[in-house]
Amino acid sequence: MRAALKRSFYLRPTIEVARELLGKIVIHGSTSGRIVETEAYLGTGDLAAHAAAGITNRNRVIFGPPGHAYVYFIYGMYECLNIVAEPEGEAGCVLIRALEPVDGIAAMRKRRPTANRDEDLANGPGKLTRALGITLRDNGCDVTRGPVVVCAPDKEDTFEIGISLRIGITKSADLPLRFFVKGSRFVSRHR
DNA sequence: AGTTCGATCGCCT
DNA sequence: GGCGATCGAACTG
Repeated sequence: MRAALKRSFYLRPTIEVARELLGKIVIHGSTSGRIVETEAYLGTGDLAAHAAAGITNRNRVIFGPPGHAYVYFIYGMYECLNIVAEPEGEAGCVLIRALEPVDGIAAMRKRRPTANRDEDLANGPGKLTRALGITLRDNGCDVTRGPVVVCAPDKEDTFEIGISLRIGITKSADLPLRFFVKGSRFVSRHR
């Protein structure tokens, strides 16, 4: 059994958490994957962030204590997973954009029959929630406890971090807040 | 390989 | 009523 990252890991500036989450493991049930791509979404001033307009019923988890999952529904059919950073009362979260499958690859294939190659199972925010079976029911979940858990890898590895603009947004689109494991074939876009 | 477009629905104005 | 932190299929060249 892997040990979950402590809450203090998330009690930091969002950008720092976004970078540090690379290489960590997301677990849900029998499936897990290594985080290879993240995006930081800040509070006030970041017009692309759901938190930009203040607290609403949908986004209130972002303003809560760090180390919780913010899961939202988008485009009528996809769920996206974020991990909340910053102290309680302040907004900031990290969108998990791509995973390198680790455990339960057979189960992931079953949930994502359109993926032909392993690198297509979880190389996008909507794909990885589907692959791991993460849904709106996991919104607000404490990722230091579960059912969605984030852990350190069994074996620390080193890699270079790539930085780029965030993907798929129109507002505040000029900020370099996307981080990825350089050279990984499991990222959603190769630059 | 790159671009366009339809699916599908909760959220917020 | 319009739009979106997407995906995959159908186009084009």
